This record gives sequence, structure tokens and C-alpha cells, in this order.
Amino acid sequence: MVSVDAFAVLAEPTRRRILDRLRRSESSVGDLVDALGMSQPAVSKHLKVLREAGFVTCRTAAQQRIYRIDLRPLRAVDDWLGPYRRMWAAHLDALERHLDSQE
Amino acid sequence: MVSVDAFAVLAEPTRRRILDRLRRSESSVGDLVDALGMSQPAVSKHLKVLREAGFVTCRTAAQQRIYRIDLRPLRAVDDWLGPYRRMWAAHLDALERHLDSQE
DNA sequence: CGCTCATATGCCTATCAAGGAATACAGGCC
DNA sequence: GGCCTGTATTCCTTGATAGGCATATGAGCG
Repeated sequence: MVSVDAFAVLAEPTRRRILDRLRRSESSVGDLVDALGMSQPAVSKHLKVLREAGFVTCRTAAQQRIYRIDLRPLRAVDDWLGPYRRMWAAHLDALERHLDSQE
Repeated sequence: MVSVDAFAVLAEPTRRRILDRLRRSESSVGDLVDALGMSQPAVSKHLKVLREAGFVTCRTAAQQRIYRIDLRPLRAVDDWLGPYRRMWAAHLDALERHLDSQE
């Protein structure tokens, strides 16, 4: 139940593929199994990790579970990147000023 | 020599701490050992991972190695986030329009 | 050249995560 | 209630990795 580190969750390429797919549309487990070409248990386990870390939510529709992305953990990652982003933005500004001064 | 996945590199909390520190100023290995309260070999190993993934560069200054951050891999991570960022931006826009229509 | 400081590397161990196969569980349907 | 479909969970094996300790390497300096 301990909230797992968002970066650790994203470290798994398969989980990023799942998110990339859910970004376009919500999907059932079976859809994801087809799309990923992996065993159903493997997919379910990744979904469990994603669920417990808050990256996805799921609802029950008849005998299927429909998974949907939740963006909040990704925004946390984006926030962590903030200070770094400011760094390269500053560098770009400096470059721009430099180029302007060359005119 | 195989370029390791940037997300896998960032999955280690200690490595993120190293980056957070190098973001403020470049440092020698000894500086980082003091700052992190970890054994020197452990720090050197994390630096090796960061180096091979391109997150840091290092130069030799006398008997020290001075490590410096390189932002490029982080920009790659930022790029991966791009489509998701557009999603929540779109949601914010929708919310804004909704609030406007409530006036 | 021997010594020392700063850093890197090797070896070892413990932990953990991923994937497969088998199985359990749950919701519809007859 | 029995059966089928879809999904979750358990068990097991295997590979990767972090960290400590000991040791190697390498640059300066007497």
C-alpha cells in the first residue's frame, strides 16, 4: 500500500508502453494483452503496479476491467523536472541573446 | 557501453539526489560522498551509471574528478512527457472555458 | 621512486523485480 | 447451479542491482 516511487514505475518499458496506449484511449486488459503481445498475467501485474502508484484507474464493465490513465503522477514527475527545465531555458535565452548581439 | 534507459537511471533515488546536487554546482566525488553520507565506492558506482547514460560529464582537476551535469538526457525525458503535458493542458483549458461560461 | 590522496573497480551477498505456468476469482448466461 | 469469459493472484525461477569491504589505479609531491 506504500506509494511506490513514480520513477521506479516508469523505469519499466512495458509500463510506459501501457501508458502510451492508455493516453490514446482507455482499454480493457485484453486489449492491452493484444497490443503488447505479452501474457495476460504479466500485463495484469504491470497494471497493478500502475494502479497502486496512481497512474491508472479502473472500472468494471461487465466481465471486463477498463483501465484509464490518471495524469497526476506524471505531473509530479514533470514538477521534478521543473528546475532542470529552467536551466536549459536559461541556456537557450543566453544563446539567443548571443546570436542577437552578433547581428 | 549500451546506452541505458534514462528512466532506469532516474529510478534510483540516490542518483536523483546526485543530480539535484549537481544542478546547483559541479562537485568532486568527495563532495558528493560528504553530501550523501554514503560510501565512496557506492557514489562512484552511481556516477559511473550517470556518466554512461550521459547525465554527467567529468573532468580531471589535479587528483580530483569534477562532475558536472549534462541536461540532454533530461530533455529526452521531458520530450517523452510532452504528449501527456498536452493532455493536462487541454484539461485546464477546458476547465477554464467552463468557468468562463459560468460567469 | 616511494608515499599519499582521490577515485575506480572487483568480489560478495542480499534484495528485488519480471515473466511464465498454473490456478483462483468474479461476472454474465444457460 | 454449472459453465464460459475475462482478469487477478500465487508460486517459482532467473536476472539485475545496490551496497559494503578490500583492493587497484592514477595523479601529485617529497
